[in-house]
Amino acid sequence: MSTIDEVAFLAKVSVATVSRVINNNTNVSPETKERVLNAIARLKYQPNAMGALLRKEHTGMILILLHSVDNPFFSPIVQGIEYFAQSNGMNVLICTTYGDKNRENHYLDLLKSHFVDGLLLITNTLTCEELNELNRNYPVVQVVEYLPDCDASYFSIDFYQAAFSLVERLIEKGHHDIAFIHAGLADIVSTKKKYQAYCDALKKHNLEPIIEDISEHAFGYESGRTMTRELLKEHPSITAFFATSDLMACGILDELRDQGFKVPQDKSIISFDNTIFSTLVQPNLTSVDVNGFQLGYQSLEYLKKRINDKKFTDKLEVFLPYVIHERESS
Amino acid sequence: MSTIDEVAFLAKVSVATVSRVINNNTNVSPETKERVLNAIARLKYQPNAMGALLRKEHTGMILILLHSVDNPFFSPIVQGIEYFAQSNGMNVLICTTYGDKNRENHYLDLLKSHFVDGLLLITNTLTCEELNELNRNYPVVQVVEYLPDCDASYFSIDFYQAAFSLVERLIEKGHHDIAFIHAGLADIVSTKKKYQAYCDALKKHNLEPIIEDISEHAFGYESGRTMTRELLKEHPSITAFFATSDLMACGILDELRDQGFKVPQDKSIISFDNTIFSTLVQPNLTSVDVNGFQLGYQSLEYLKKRINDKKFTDKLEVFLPYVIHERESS
DNA sequence: TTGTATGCGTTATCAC
DNA sequence: GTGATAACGCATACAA
Repeated sequence: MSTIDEVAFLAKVSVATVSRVINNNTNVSPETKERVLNAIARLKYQPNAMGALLRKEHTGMILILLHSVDNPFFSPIVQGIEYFAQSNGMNVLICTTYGDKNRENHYLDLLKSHFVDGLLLITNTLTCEELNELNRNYPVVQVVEYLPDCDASYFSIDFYQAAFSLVERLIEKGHHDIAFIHAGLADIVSTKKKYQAYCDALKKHNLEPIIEDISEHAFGYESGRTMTRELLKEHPSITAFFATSDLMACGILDELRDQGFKVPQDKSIISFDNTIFSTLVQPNLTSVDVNGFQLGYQSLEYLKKRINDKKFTDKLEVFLPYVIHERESS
Repeated sequence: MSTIDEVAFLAKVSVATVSRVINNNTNVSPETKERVLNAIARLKYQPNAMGALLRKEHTGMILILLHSVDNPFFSPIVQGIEYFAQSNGMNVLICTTYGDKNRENHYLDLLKSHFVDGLLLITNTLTCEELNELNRNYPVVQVVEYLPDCDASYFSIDFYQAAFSLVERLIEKGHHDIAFIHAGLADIVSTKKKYQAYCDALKKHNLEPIIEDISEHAFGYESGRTMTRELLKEHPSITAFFATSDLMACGILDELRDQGFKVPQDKSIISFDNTIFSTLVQPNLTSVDVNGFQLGYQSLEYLKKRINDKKFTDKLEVFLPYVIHERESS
């Protein structure tokens, strides 16, 4: 592990000149540059990041906080972020919290200790106060999910509008008994908005909501199955299911199949996320695509502005367009 | 952004004492500790990571290089790594290369510049020489996929044995015409071993391999569909498909369904990875579970040893046990 | 165009 | 138990 001094010594120049060569600074004669480059190669010199970063204002590292990497829904978002990062010489640190506040705090220390320049919050367990405090001192952007009355900016889609039009389409097709199947974490904004839209759409057409309290159920596929089973017991008249995620819709589908129902002949299903799951199962699922790539891309684009300009702290509330993919399940 | 000096000044102690308090060093009287803690709280002081890291030998950061995060196969591996990291005060940097050598090199600079202490290679586009060079200078471990004749250690499973017994089970059930459906990247060791085992098992029973050259096909679901279509055209007698991944098996399944075949009555399918896909489709897929969590966990455990002891450079070639999940598809 | 010298924020080795 | 002070490796303002 050689240092800049050794390179300088070998190239018979000062460390300043070596530094200039490393950082592609002008004002270095071709000959000296050549000598320095040779010395660097000879010594297999690699600049130590910590030394350089200590002198610089930013590290070029961004922190992404999300629940886990095993949800395909996150993957386009992360790709969008990475694409922007890649194009702008930034590095992305993906950290998973699994909903654990300890892990979250641990990673937030990376932000507070200036190991990373900014934070992209895809999922979080922070309270509004905590987030405000964070947002006051560091560049922070919420992606997809957000705390509505918080000071931190966010990039998301209009879940309410998407859900409302989804439910109205079902109603137009003649469905009256529409069940709402949601994830256990019912306090996230996307689920709230979807539920609100679901209720409002039904109300507009004088219909009654059918939901199930699922405080005990797990998130995801199994949850979809269980809730479907419970709901059908009490409400056999249900003809359509509104799932808040693809994976839950898969659970609904399998449960319906097991009970001998055909989709969409007997029951319809609509869902959100438009992940690979929605086209992997038969029948393919009607699902809302949130355009995660753009969401991720623009989030980092905005975060970068905040990083580079401390004065730029306007709260942004951005809703990007979504796309409803109508498929066989409805 | 306050520094250690300001804290020292406010607490009327030296920076050394503040440092001692921060690092839970002994030899600090309760009273001074109290004063320092108060000053830290008052100033909302956060130690700057770069300053500290410049003095320390390690950063506690580990780099994971993988193709992309959207493959559920990687998720237990990453979880295993993170679990060990979490328990050992390490941080994990997940970086995705999308098979792009530029991106890979970019991230490898994090290793070379000592931003991270070690490297976990889940997928890579390195040549054996490049990997050897890397392994000579930095702690590196390959996970799941590996370059067989390279100096770098790896943790994987015995793909050959798993594939062999999988194919033999098919043969025992009376299948003679068994097709091999593989990913486009046929030069990765797992695919090679699977193919070799497939051929050897058939040979042992005097059967002929049926494969398709897929240099042009995409990786994944669509690839499975296309190859199945092509193969069935030429070899309608095929009764079983060996897929090298779950996602491809899904493609096979859908193509067979579209052609009016029933699984497993008309055709059988076996596959690898045992991701969520294998139980999401109907019928559920017979699949090999590689125990990614353990693979990830033990990889980092070993990497940590290498990081802490520069002399410890023995090449390890570890094959962990796998589990074959026999399900409805075969 | 190049070199000197200083500082970035922290830790650790000495003294006391 | 505490305080000076010298590193750590690099970038840069200022001189030359």
